[in-house]
Amino acid sequence: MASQRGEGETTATPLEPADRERARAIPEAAVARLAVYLRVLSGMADQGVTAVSSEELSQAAGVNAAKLRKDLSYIGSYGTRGVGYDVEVLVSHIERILGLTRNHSVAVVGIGNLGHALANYGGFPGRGFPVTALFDVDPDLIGVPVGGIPVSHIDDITAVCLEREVSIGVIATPPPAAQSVCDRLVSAGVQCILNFAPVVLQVPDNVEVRKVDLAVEMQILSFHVARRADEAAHVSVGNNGLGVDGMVIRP
Amino acid sequence: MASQRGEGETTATPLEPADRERARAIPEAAVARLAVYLRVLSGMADQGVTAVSSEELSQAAGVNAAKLRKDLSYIGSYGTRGVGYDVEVLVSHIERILGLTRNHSVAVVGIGNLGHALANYGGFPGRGFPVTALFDVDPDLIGVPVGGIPVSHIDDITAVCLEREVSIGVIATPPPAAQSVCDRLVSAGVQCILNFAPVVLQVPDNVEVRKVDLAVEMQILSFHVARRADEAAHVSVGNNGLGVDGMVIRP
DNA sequence: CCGACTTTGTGCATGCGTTCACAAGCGGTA
DNA sequence: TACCGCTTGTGAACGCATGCACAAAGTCGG
Repeated sequence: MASQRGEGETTATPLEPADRERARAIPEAAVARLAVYLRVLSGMADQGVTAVSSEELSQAAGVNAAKLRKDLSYIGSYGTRGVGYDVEVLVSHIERILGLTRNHSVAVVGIGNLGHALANYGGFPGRGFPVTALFDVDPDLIGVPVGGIPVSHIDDITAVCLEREVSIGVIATPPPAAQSVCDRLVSAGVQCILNFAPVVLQVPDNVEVRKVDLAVEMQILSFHVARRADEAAHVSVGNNGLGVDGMVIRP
Repeated sequence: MASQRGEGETTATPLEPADRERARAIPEAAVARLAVYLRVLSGMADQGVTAVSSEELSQAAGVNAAKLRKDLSYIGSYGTRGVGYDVEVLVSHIERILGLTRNHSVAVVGIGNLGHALANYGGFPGRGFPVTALFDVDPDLIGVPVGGIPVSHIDDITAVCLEREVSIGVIATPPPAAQSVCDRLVSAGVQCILNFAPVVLQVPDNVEVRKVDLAVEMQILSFHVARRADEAAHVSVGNNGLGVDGMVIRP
């Protein structure tokens, strides 16, 4: 990856003007898929695969081949017609577009069950996201190392975040604390937040929030269960008047 | 799946024919938002609020008011013009559409850090999703109760899932095990899967999978960090020739 | 060197989701 | 009862994303 342009290059790779325009134009949905392609490609590279066609890659990523090619075209033309894509080349270009050539220091707030799990994830999946700070309010936790990092008190959040240049904050607190934690992160200069608390966060425009909401996910699945069950019931009604699990459906 | 529950139904509410057609037509994106509205409404109900306008609710849920009204219109017309919506009425209708009047037994596979966190979540956020089975391969874990449920061996997955009428399977295993676990869940009749493993699962058409992918979420945030930083650099170039963190940008 | 075959990259059409804007409907008031 | 102000519900326009289908461009065999 990466790219030693200039002289004192460390981690960050500046984008060429052409890339910059492209990055602006990439649809959000495509960005999410690029991350998936990247993982699949990394797996392939580990197994010694050097070239791949859009057809193969799309199957492995679980998407339409045309969609995959369009997604890749957003970041440039790095394939060879008649052949396919070079795995390494693709990996490095996706990493560059996703900003993975730069390190993103992560802070986890709320060291409960979930916070523990996150802190122990070990440098976070797909490295490049070192967890450098942990916060909680529980006095018994302060100073205790979790996953190698000692827990700081939440009141120190601003100082610690600034000092360790935290660029991504992860909220894993109970719901009532989430908004207040969020506000503190924002005032500490954190502009990207991953929220696990089942709360709709209010943030200024310049802050990006993504939420992972278990309750919502479960309820979406529940919706599909219900829909399926109901369709089945609808079909079976007229046969025996009974739904899928013996439930009586009114005529 | 499923089956033999007797006659006198306990929890499930069958949908009226009109509702059934509606349920089919609700866009996936709207379903996700309905779950959010439900949570906000529940919170309001707990605080004694009995009526709410689309404007208030949409603000609390962080969406456009028009979108909220359209989302609600998918499930029927339960508002009063000139007044707003009755909180309780709305709650019960959303619950019905999302299938929350029925209980969804949940199985968690992979009792590592994340699995522990999930099992201890305590009946899962927004009750209605009792965790009734836990699975792992580690002999030291088998039989040990986590969050009140003893861990079963993964080889017993089919029998246990059938017996406990599991309708939602949660995969929290290491990546290499995920597909195999998924296959076993499917053959045990589980039709809805929530996947935390960073793997693209291959499933038959009749199975619904939702994935929660931390790496992808982080990378999407990373993309935004990079885009922001790059825009900032682009602006500052021409001023002092330096990017955001003192990085040299070529002229 | 040429022609056949393969696979990319993309213009275009289609469909879905979001947003706007307004008529319809309801409660309150005189 | 008739009017007025407020809020819902929704038709219609718009914009984004997906999928199709094909020309462009490359490789490989002869």
